Amino acid sequence: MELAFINRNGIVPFYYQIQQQLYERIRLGELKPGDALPSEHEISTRLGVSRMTARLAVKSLCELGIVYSKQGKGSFVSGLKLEKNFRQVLSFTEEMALSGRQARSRILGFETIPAEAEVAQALGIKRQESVVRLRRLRIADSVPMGIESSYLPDRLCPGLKDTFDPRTSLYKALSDHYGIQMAIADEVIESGLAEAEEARLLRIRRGSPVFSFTRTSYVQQGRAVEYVKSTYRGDRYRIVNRLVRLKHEFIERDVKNG
Amino acid sequence: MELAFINRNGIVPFYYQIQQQLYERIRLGELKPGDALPSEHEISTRLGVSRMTARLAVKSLCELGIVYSKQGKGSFVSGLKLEKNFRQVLSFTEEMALSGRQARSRILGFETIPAEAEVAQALGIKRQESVVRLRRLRIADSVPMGIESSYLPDRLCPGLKDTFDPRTSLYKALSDHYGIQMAIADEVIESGLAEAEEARLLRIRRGSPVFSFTRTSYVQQGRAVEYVKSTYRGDRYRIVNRLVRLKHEFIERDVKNG
DNA sequence: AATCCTAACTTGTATAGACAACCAGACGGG
DNA sequence: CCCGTCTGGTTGTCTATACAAGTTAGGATT
Repeated sequence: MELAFINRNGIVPFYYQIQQQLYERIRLGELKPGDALPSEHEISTRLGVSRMTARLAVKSLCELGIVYSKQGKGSFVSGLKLEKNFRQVLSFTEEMALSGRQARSRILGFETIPAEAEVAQALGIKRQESVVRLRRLRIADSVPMGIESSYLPDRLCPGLKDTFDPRTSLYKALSDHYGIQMAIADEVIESGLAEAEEARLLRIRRGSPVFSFTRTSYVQQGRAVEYVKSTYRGDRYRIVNRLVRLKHEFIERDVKNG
Repeated sequence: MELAFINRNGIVPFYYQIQQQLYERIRLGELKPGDALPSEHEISTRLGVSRMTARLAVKSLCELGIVYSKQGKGSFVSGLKLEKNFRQVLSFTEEMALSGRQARSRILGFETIPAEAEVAQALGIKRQESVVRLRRLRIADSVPMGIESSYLPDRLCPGLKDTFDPRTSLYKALSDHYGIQMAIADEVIESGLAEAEEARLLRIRRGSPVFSFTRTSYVQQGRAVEYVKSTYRGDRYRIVNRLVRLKHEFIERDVKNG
C-alpha cells in the first residue's frame, strides 16, 4: 500500500488516495460487511500520515454510507449495498457501476427547441428561450431501466450537439468543453403509472408502477444548468437509503408527536 | 455570539454550536442566499476557536447543502430550500412538521402475533417468535397519507401495548421505557399500486400509484429493533432530496457512458 | 463467584501552525 | 491601453499533539 503523489488529474490529496485504497479493499471483498477497518492510528502509522488525514479518509467513506464509525469501538464496513446513492450527484452509469451492473444508453432524441413553461421555470430562463433536449433510454445489463430527458439552456453550452460524444458522460462534456461543473442537485421523486410510449420503450405494461424523477442541477453560483425528467421502471428499480440518527440532531424544534 | 459549554443534552461540541449559530442566522434571513459567510479565519478569531473547528462547522453545513464553499473565494449561502431531510431518521410527525403540516395518526391495530417469515428475517429472530404489530393510518392536515405497520420483537419491549401512549412518539416510548435508541435505519423505497384495502383506507382508487417503504431500524450494537412496512399515496406524497457533487469523484473506474 | 476497577484501545473534539491552490484587485511596465 | 505580476485574502490539505469519551478485557477486590 503506497501513496502516489500524482495521477492523471494532477496532485491527489492523501486522504483521497487512502479513501480509494480502503474502498478497493471493500470492493474486492478483502474487507467484508461487519469487518473492522484498520484503526485511524494504524492507518496513520502504516502510511506515514497524520491521524487527522487518516480520519478524513474514513470520514469520507462514512458520509457515503459505506462504512460507519462507533466511538470507542472502531469503524466497520456497512452491509448495505447502495443501489441508489442519496448523497452524491451521480450519473446513471456511475450509479449502476456502484451496484456492479453494466450500463448502456440509447439516444432517443437530441435537438434544440424553445423551452416550455415547466422547463423555463426550473432553469430560471424565459419561455421560448432555446434549450437543448437530450432524451436517452437507460439500459442496465441489457434491461431497459428508464427514460431520461435532460434540458440545458442552449446559451450555456452552444454547439453541444456537435461536441458531445454519446459514449462519454454528459457531465464530463459540460466540464471539459464549457467549464460547467455541477455542484448541487435537487431531486423530486414521485410514484406514477407508465404511459403508453414509456411502457413501450421500457417493455412493461401500460399502467405499471414507475418512479418519476425530476432533477435540477446547479453550478456553485446557484444558477440552474440542467433540468432532468426521468421515468424508471418500478419493478426493476428501487431506492435504497441509509438514514442516520445524528448524534447532535440538526433539527431541534418542538416536534412532539411521532 | 457566545459559545455555551452546556445544554440539556450535556456537553455540546464547539463546531456544532457554531453550526447552529450560522444556521440560525440563515434561517432568520440575516444571511441571505448568495451572501458570504464569515471566513473561517474570522469565525476562529472572533469566537476564539481554532480554524479547524470553525471549518468543521462550515463543512457540516456544506454537507447539508445549505452553504457551499469555493476555494479562494469563501463560503456562501446556497439559495435552495430543503423540504425533506434525507439524512436523518425522522418520524412521520417530524417530517410533516418540517414542511409545515399538522400530523395525526389513527391506530388501526395493535396486537402481539407470531412473526411471519419476512418480519423474522428482517429482525433477525426466529419464525413464530412473538412480535408486536402496530398498524397506523398517518394523516396530514386531515388527509390520509399512508399506512404504517411497525413490527417489534416482543422480547425487547414487553408490555409495550400497555405503556404506549398513542399521542406520543413510538421512538420516545422505546427510549423512555426500554432504553432503546435507534441509531441507523435502512430504507428501501419502491413504486407500486394500491391494493383494495389500502385504497379504501387512503381514499384513493385501487391501482393508483403508491410508494412502498420498507424500513429496518437498528440500535448501535447493530441489532434490528423495528421493521416498518408503509404504503404512502403517490398523488400526495413525494420525496425531495438534495444531492451534492463531491470535489474528488468517488468513482473513478472505467465509467464511460453517462 | 461476582463485582468493581483499571488499563489499553478505539473514535471524537480541539489546538496551533504550516504551506498549497486559488481568486481578486492593485500596480506596474510594455 | 493591455497584460503580466504582486499581494493579501480565501479555502484546501496536512502535521503533530492533546485530552475527552466510549468500549472491552482482564485483574484486583470483595
